Amino acid sequence: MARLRKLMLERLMRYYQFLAELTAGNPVSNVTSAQIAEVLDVDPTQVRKDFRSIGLMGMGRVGFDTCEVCRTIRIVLGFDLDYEAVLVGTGHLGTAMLAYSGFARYGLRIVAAFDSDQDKVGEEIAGYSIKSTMLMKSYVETSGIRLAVLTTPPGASQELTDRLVSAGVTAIWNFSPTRLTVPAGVFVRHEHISVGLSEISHHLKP
Amino acid sequence: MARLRKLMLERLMRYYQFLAELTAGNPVSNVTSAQIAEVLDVDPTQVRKDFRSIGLMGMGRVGFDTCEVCRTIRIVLGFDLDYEAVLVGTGHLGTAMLAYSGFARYGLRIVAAFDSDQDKVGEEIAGYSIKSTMLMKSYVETSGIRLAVLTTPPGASQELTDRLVSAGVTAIWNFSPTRLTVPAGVFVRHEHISVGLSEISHHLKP
DNA sequence: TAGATTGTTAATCGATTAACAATC
DNA sequence: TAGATTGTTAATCGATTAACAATC
Repeated sequence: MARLRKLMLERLMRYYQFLAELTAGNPVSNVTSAQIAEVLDVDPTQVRKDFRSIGLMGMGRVGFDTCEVCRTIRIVLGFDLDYEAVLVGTGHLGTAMLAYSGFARYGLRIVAAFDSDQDKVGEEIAGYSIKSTMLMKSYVETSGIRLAVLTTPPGASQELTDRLVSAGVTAIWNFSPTRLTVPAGVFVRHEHISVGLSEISHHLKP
Repeated sequence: MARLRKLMLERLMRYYQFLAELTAGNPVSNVTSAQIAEVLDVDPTQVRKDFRSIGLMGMGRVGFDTCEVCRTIRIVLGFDLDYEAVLVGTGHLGTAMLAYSGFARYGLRIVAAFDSDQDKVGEEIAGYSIKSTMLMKSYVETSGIRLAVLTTPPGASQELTDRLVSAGVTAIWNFSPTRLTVPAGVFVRHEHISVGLSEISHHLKP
């Protein structure tokens, strides 16, 4: 599968969410590119092109088979697979993420939570017994985990990242407000709320 | 100031963050477009164009005045102004946001926290005494708040949004996993983690 | 001065939109 | 069949990159 562009991944995700909403109450067998385009404020041609590029075929006068679209997007985005992840940093945000049950439907499963604060070790949050980051490396190595969710304070992020990478992690979902340096081959997705903030701030400006 | 494109806002934010990092330890008086471009993985011409478009002038052989760049970006993005916001929904995520001290440097100040759960009302979180959402409308109206941070469970989001909008809110920072319908003129920034998730998921796919 | 860096114009690239014959 | 909707090609639009004279 060629090089799916970032923008398209985002659109696929939006299509998927919309279809999930659409079929939530009553099952809907078909959906047209125009319907999707209208709600998501994109061009109908765009929708058809995106669908075509992941192998979906529509039917003249009918549109697309809703289930088939959902199923295909799930496969392309990898939601049908099960990804195990460790979470590092059990502050407020880390706690929020441990308690959030919505990841499961995207195939993400947090299997362990770590913290450097020895006072927190052993505590229980949302069913997770917090482990010491001293045990992190061996845990990741043994269980072959490749994904880490980073919800640590800025100061600690880089060092923990280094340890995670050396233990075999190849993808980091970074929620700490810090730029991370990683070796080639390791993927970092940095969620900086500041991007949203800049839009809002700019919008509110008199 | 014309119509700054979303992409550029994002880049301005990244420039700003980088410069903040750069000058954190030791003050650096000048910075070149090439330096910024290298670290942020964009084209140097892009940097110069962006700077030019917000009125920044560089100097041949020297580059740009670091302080001036920071100051100008702050003004363009509106960080120098003070925005008051209410937070609605004091679950784990809401709590994390109330406790987060990083918003202040972007000019955002959360002045009150609301929850619909009467058992929570009166509780204290990070110095905020939780108020009932029944008092929300009058509070927003009286204090002239225009921004709301929404960290509510999916089911409640739309109704609370309607109430916020009717009270005069014109911008909503939506962290609930729900699409919101708002009248024209109201700005919604929807932070769907699912976008990041789709990238990570796609990346980890075998 | 010589050389690095800017500002700006032109060229390229890619993404979005329009048009329309083919299809169910 | 008639009409709505697709798939695909062509046209447009905008963003990124390259080139280079002007500048400090």
